[in-house]
Amino acid sequence: MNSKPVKLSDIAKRLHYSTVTISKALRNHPDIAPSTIKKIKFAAEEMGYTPNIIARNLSSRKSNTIGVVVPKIAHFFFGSMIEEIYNRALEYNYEIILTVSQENAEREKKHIQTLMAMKVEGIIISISQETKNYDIFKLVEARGIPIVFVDRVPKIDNISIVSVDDRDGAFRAIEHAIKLGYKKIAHFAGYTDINIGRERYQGFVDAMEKHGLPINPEWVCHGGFGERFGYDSFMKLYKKNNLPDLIFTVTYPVALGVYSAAKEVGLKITEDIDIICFGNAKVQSLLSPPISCVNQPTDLLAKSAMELLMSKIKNPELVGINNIKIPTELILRETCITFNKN
Amino acid sequence: MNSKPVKLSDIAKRLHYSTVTISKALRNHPDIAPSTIKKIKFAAEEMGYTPNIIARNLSSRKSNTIGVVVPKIAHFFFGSMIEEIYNRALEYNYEIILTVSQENAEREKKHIQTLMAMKVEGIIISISQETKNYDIFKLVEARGIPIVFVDRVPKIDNISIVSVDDRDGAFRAIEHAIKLGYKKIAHFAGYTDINIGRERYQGFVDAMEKHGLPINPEWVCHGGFGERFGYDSFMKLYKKNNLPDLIFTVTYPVALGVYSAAKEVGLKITEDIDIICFGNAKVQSLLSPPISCVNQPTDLLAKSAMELLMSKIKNPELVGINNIKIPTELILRETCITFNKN
DNA sequence: AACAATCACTTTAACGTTTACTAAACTACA
DNA sequence: TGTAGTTTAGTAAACGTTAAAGTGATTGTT
Repeated sequence: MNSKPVKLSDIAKRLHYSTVTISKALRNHPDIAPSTIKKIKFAAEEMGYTPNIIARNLSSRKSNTIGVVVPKIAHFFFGSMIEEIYNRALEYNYEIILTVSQENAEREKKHIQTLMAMKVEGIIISISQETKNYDIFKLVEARGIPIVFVDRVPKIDNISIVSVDDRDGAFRAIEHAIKLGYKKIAHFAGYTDINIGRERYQGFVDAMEKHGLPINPEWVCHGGFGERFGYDSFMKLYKKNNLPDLIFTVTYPVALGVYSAAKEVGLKITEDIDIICFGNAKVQSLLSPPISCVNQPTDLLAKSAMELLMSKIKNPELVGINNIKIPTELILRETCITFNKN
Repeated sequence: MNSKPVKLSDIAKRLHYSTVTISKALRNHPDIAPSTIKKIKFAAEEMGYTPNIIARNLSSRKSNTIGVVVPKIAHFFFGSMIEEIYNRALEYNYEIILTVSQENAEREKKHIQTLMAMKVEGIIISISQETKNYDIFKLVEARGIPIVFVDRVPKIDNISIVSVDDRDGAFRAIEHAIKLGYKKIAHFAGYTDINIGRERYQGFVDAMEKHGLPINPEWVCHGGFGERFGYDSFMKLYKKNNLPDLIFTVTYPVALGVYSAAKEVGLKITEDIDIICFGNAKVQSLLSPPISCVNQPTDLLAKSAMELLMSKIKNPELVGINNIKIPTELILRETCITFNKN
């Protein structure tokens, strides 16, 4: 065991060619005669040659690699988006370096630095919920490394963005509820200094204002995008005995938190308190009750992000479309489908 | 924009030191005087130096990187294991290259080759459900690259394995059911040519035999580890009008498939057909009804795998423990907790 | 005072490729 | 038959870093 890897020069020595000829042959370079290519490839295969990608990258000054930064992995939305990014990368013949910020701005920064140090050719990122300083993104741009922001994006001018039409999606969900008869509507909004929080909140406001409904500040909660936040916010309102008729949550995990909390205090979703959320997940239809939501097509998001990034990599000077909005879809299951309060 | 990255020689030129001095200083090499280190680091910071990891890896002959291969990402079990692996990697100061086989043996092989070409220092892998040829794993071993198999492992001698005690876990679930009074028990077993399928099936058999219950071959279904398989298997039995009282599924997604199918044909889980599964997920307690299961502690699995891999990397000659079994835990929620058939 | 050890740096070479340039041999064409 | 072009290969240099070996000055030891 521990057989040293075969390198180009080993093949060269064996076949009495120069190293460069071997290198070219294995890459089907037109410099080399077809018959020679065949011979060399055969020998390479036989000798178990595997290229040293590190050396190749250093020499060729390109890494064939793109970096991805996400806040979470064990989360349906990101999980499926990442999966789709990987699928696309395979088609483009690119490698992916995935990093996870764990919603931590410092980690995020460190990861981006590492990605730059690894000479990734581009970056796809969904920023953490606590990212406030955008200098690092500007540095990436300054270095000439294409970067595409997906879903969660910072507020910077002239950046490439792929996101869902958050405002419109939220608006449609709330308008749907209002038309059912809902008036006392809460919004668990997460953080509004990040676009998804801000836009979804705006959509909520749009709908309420359009229909002349007042917004109760106590019913607009802030704090995060995870279950914890949903659970806590619900409990806070519950303890104050100040529950609305409907809760619109900024993400799917927040809704799960509400489910847990409601279950814990013995309230029935739909009968006692209704809910609708932004974001979908495969298991949602199996929840009790299945939750209605605004669906964000993760595959489309990932696909568009990859395409946009690739076009930026191929022609760096070309700016073109840099703000892609993917439409959402209102999926009605068994929550927020009828209004049956007092 | 597009400012060229600063390199060691740039700093060297500016400070009138040799490149190597700069390199050593930035790595706190004892060769360099503390005052010099300070000066150099200051300049490096000021000039915005970021090391070229590719060059560093090539030169130092180590990549500080470990490769991970999983069948899926958007799956709670793998998602949380991966997340934990990333967390650990951060502690060990290693980078992770994550690849996804999508349950495809060919992709898996390709990914492993890429990882070797990228000179990862070790590999953590959970093999695909269709992997039958193990040559590539032997090649990895032959190359002297430490590899640790997690959860889904091939049948090869003398490999390092971290897994849950599948057989025992399944046994305990089934014995629990039998003690409740269940006799007509089906097992949706996935593929039994892979360990998790084989072992869980064995645990099922153990329990049935211990309690003198016959195993109905029609109730032992094979075919996969995903929702599709659960759905199809259920439907097959349903159409034959040959449903058991309890179904034990090999994974959590298979159970979800059963939920969907049962819901579709209007059967009530628990009342009409009961279920218990191997594998846990955060949302499971919010299912209707919350499903009882055999929990596999993903964090422990990931942690052990990383530790084992690291120890193999640090001392390659040392063999030591190479088959770690993590105990499971039976979590009883609202399925399979009473027997109420005829 | 002589020699060894230590300190703080420098020089040289290498990691395994690829890119850019060069060269020889053959081909085609007028 | 000479020249331009093509085909096929080789040579030299570079990518940015680190490992290993070397150097001169200072310090320590007996």
